Amino acid sequence: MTPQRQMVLDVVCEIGDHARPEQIYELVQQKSPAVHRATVYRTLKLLCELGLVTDTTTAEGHMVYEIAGKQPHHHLVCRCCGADLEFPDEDYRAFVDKLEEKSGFRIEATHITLSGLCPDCQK
Amino acid sequence: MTPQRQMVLDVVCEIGDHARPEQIYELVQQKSPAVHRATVYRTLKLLCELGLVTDTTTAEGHMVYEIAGKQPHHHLVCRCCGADLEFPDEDYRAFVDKLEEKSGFRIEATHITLSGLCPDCQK
DNA sequence: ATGGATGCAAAAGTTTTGCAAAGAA
DNA sequence: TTCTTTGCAAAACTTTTGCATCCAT
Repeated sequence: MTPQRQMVLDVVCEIGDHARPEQIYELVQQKSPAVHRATVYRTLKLLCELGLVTDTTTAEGHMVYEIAGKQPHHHLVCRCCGADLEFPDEDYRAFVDKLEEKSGFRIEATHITLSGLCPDCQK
Repeated sequence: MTPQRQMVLDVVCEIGDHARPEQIYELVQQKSPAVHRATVYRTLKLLCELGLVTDTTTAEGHMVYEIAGKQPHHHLVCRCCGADLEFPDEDYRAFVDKLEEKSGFRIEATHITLSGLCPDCQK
């Protein structure tokens, strides 16, 4: 675990929510401008493989990272204001379980992001 | 509705499943090599706005298009062999309805794609 | 002629890769 | 030394945009 890797991990922790690579890169830059973008990408991929962070794809197709080890949960992201509401796994899990049973597929999407409008932006 | 647009629409129909822009472009190319990639992209965007096709983002973050007007449905895509199984809306709808009620969000993801392993590839 | 559609080239955004230098084991 | 990590630059991939031309009204 090199300083660069620690820093990337810290930043992902710090952001807490869904962290996009560019956002991570910018924060890392602020702390240590020498760290290269490629290092951030390589590190994120590595941290994923190590299971320290998880990756998801948003409904808009952006890769987002998050610290692993939290309770399984998912995200509702407001496409208008960006508000990010986590929701617990139980309902999704029930849905996926039923789907696996019916289809025979083993579903690997363990962390999903749904896009929509938050209560405020619906007004 | 120009010949180019008709051709893009036809190809999306023809592919049936989730059609990726490059795949669409290639098939259009075979029929009419003069059609430019930018035209395909512009046309897909237009057809979306017209409601003739729908777009989704796969779990891998790729944009995929599909002819509109089908019954609401979703996709299970095998990350190993690419098999694409559609599943009906009902269970997803029930899940989303519950989620909307609990969260206050209006969820706009009306066409989702989950990634996993098909029965064959689990062996 | 007016306005939209197209082809083209170029840009833009994101992510990956090859390679050489630097560092640690 | 040997293996890994890093910084760098460049490529790769996907999508968008500006502009001139073309076509149909």
